[in-house]
Amino acid sequence: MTIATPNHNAVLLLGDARFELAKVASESVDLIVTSPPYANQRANTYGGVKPADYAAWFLPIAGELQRVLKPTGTFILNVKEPAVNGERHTHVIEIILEMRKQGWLWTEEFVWHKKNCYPGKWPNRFRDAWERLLQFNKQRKFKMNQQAVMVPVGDWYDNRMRNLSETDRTRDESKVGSGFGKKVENWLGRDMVYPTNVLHGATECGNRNHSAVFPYWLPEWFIDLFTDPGDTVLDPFMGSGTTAFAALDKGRNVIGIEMHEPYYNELKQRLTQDARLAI
Amino acid sequence: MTIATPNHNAVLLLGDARFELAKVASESVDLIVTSPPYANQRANTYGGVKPADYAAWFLPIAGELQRVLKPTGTFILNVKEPAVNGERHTHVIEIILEMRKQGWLWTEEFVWHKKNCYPGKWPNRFRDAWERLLQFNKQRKFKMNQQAVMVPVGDWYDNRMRNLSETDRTRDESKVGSGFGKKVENWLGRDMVYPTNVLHGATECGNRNHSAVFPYWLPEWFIDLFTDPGDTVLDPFMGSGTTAFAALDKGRNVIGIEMHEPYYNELKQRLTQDARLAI
DNA sequence: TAGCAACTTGAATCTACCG
DNA sequence: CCGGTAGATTCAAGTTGCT
Repeated sequence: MTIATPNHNAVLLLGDARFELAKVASESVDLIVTSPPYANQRANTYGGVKPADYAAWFLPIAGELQRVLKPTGTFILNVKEPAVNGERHTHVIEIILEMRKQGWLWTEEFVWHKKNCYPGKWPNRFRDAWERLLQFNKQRKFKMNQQAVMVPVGDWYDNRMRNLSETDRTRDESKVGSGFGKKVENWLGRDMVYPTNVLHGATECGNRNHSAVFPYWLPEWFIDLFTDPGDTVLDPFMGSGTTAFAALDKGRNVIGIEMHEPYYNELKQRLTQDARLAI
Repeated sequence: MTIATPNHNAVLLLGDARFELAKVASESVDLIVTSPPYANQRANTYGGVKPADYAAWFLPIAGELQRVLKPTGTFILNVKEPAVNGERHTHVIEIILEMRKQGWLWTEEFVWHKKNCYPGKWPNRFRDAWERLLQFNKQRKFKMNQQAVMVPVGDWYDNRMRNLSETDRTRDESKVGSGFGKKVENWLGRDMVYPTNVLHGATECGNRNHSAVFPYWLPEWFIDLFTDPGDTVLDPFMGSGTTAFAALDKGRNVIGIEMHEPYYNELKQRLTQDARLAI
């Protein structure tokens, strides 16, 4: 199903990502952001791929994703391995190694620190408060709009910049160090800095019908960072459609795949009715 | 060299961990906390193992560590892979897979969020603000004193790490004798909760002679969690000795190995003179 | 003794250049 | 073309010293 507007359009595909991806043109996608059904999770709705089978299930999909991604595009994979028999399962790190054999570059691993992680107590482990956000690329050079996600500078700025000391201007000459002082004067008037590879944010626990815990700000952040308006964003496991709505809000085109028919129908309904599409 | 006191003792070994570990009795260690020289780092003092050679260098040591650890003991490995040719290097995740073949259980992966990470700007990457704290065990059942690291409800947890800086600790010790215990007492009326597997804290950057990147609160936290007083803590890569001092402060015995002779000599000096040993 | 202000340094990583 | 090194870039702590 396609929903078109003057500024952007959404393509929704009902079915298994493994097969539906064949309908997507090669090198047509600028960004893939997805949170696949975790191993052993969501067994009710997705049939719960077992941890031992996870890599074999995911790798053919990763191959298709590589085909549809533009050379300058980026693939963000949100995943976390469960604890099985007292151990963290190794299927995620095995996927990294196998995807590199497919030709992917493992560019970076962001950490999502979940500030309101799931409660619970176990004798041999604490609550799991982080997930991986694996970044893969096809080339070393890819599109990245760093200034789009800058954040306010920390408190150190106020103290440091109030009075520029003499050593701030001469640090580079007097010391062998990093030379930060040489450029401190350039900081006058700056109030934004670049973020790090650790993202802090809560999960959205208020979602009514969906078990998807992908918070809106997460795909939004990567869409700002890795795409321009008019680019195309793909989510092969849409779930509640968080990535799709974030992309449309940002004026990007969307391709979304969902195999669970009730989810698909509700997404179609919401997208059609959504005021943002202004059909 | 051995320094003995009524309550605890420290054994310092000068040499390469690969060979010095042979002098340590089998199943004699309750906790291993260490931060080995990272690939391509500290080339001046440690010879700078290349990323591609890192696994081959580390795995024999991991085998020895498995021998000396008690069945109920824990091994905490602090490590982070560098970016090489635009990619995160895979040697760390390969080590996880290889250590499992040695018989280790990969129980958990903690994240250390470094709040004051190294500055810098690059076209394809943000600043690296986290490191891995890999937990390995020999058995599914191991010693874990969860209540020893409980924290009050609320955001005091973040401040706790800040309060454990060197000056704050010595200030408290001079007044009370056990500054940390005193602090905890102040919060006894409040509700306490267990922490998560994400640790927040800065690196210690003000140190004069040593680039002690291992902040004191980090080994201290794991010593509280995984050992009792009188237990033995091993650090095969002592460096500035942070783990050793934290263990002695906590009334644990220490076995430490250091191959860089100037570091070893200074450590011996500091341990002998340290007031905490009361020789 | 609390608070402010100056000062210092860090497991980084990219590109360019040289042999 | 491969390997090594130098130069450029950039935050957010902790630490010290003074009022």
